[in-house]
Amino acid sequence: MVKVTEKRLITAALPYVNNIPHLGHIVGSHLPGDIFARFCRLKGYDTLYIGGTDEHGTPALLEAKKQKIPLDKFCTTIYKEHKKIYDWFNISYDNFSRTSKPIHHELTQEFFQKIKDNGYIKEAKIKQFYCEHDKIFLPDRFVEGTCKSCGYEHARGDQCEKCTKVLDTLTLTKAKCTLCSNTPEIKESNHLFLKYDKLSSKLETWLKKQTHWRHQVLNLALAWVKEGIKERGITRDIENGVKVPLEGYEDKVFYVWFDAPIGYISSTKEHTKDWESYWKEDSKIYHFIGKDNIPFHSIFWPSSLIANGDYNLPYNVVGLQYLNYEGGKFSKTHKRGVFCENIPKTGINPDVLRAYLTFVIPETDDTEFKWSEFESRVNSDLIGNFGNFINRTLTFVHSKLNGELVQPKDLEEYSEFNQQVTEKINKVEQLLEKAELRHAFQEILSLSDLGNKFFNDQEPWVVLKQDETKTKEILYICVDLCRKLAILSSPYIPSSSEKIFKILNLKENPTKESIWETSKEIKIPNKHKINKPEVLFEKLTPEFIEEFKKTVAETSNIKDLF
RNA sequence: GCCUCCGUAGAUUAGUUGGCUAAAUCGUCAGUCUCAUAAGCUGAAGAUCGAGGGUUCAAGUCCCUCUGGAGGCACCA
Repeated sequence: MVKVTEKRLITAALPYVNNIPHLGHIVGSHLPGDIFARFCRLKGYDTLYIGGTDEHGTPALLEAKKQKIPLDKFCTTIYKEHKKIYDWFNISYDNFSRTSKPIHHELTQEFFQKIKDNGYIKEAKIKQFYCEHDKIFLPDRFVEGTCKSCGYEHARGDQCEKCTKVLDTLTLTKAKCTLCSNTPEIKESNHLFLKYDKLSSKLETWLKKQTHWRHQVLNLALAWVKEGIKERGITRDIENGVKVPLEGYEDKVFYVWFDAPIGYISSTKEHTKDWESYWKEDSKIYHFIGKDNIPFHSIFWPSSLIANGDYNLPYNVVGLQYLNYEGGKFSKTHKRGVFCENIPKTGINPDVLRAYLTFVIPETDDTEFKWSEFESRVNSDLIGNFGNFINRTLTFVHSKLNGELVQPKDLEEYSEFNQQVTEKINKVEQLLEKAELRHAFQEILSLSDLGNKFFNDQEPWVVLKQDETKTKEILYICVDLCRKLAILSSPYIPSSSEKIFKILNLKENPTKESIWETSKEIKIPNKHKINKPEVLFEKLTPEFIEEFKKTVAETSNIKDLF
């Protein structure tokens, strides 16, 4: 019988190119996606982790104009900045693409054509403000005017912040373009709409089956469906985007939110010839996204997919909340936060940051980055507990036992301990399968806690005085736990995990596919000899944190990049 | 204005379909070992589970009101 490996396609939200990521962006999709993808590879699933930049839409266009730079050059520079940051964090994207690539444009057009052939597209005229001076149709938030109901003069777009009334932008009087302050005119043009009304019952049926999603995500999606989803425009009158392959639409492009998620597919297609097996055959698709993206990934994207009919729907939409900063929001203008582009300069070990960020992955609620917590979590949990267990074990073996181990003749003697370890490992696995990454990491740390207790109870430093072989047996058990810990923790702290394997003098790579199962066995060979240990993580001193804080509060303005 | 989610020890969180003295980690305090990055181990203090009311033999867990926070209310990325 041929064993069929389960396929898993994992995606992180496509970052938009009008800013440089801060820690909130990392912890809100790239890192959790990465941890999950790395775990899936270890488990032996046929895994792909896909991402890329979203380069379409009005904001990027305007930003490029403002900087007086050609759009493609602008996007390329920002793309490179993003890529550099994700690489530094060791985000293991199998492919990190761009929605500006031809492969994406072609695929989007094909994708659309199929939806049209299936009868889910209709055409209608809509009225919009057009700015003669800037030569663009203005999205609502670029229009300011007087609110009809309360007379507030600076009402923006579709909602008046004074009387909080939702309003039709076109009812604003004394409308002004927020870019140039000129008065825009109302123009009418044709647009394409996806017939959501026709799709919503199918969508609802599908959503109701997704009981394994987080409640917040599912409830939000169902609330939208309940309110009734109307037709939604999928085209725009701007120049930055995928051209609409239809007569009369030569000057229009697809709305960014229509083409962006198709970027997940095109990025897969760019990466492998076998792309269709991840999208059309038996596979599980996971989208890791921030909460602002939930409606798009749970409503509009699945609707597009249903309308198209060729592709799998997401298996899970993992919606994450936000990371705040010391009691407030991240703010570039107030220099409040941790911005990514200068982090490499601080010399911090990426794994240390990954580990702390894992503690604050906003899985169920908004969380907070706090400097005091950063220090104590790293120093006591990661280093004092986890790092120290590895270090005390390896140092002991190296300096007191000449690096040598002896497999216990009678493993029964340690069966109680080994059983506890195995239970923990199974628990970690269950949590990771559910993408409960933060909880799983805590269990991994409690496993090193178990190791520390074992070490203490066995008192190898006392045993050594009478029985060297017995000591080598005790340490054999400890070293094997180090090996297990390296495997389990490798999704979180991949470089450190590899370092542990090197010191353990093991040939395999703990980030290797299918190695997970070996964490459940006792695997160190008899008479194995380990290498000279070195410290995995440096402790964080108050001085280092002060310096770090200063460096990462700085973030360049987009214009400084050109 | 309407709707959804959240509010558990100083901090961060666990708490399955309501059921025994509400768990854990960090921090604090005390004791202790010494192989280890002054790390480890043991123990203690610390929560009327946001406030009030209700249903029930029994509620952190269900219902209502209030309060504080997060988000949605569609062409906004």
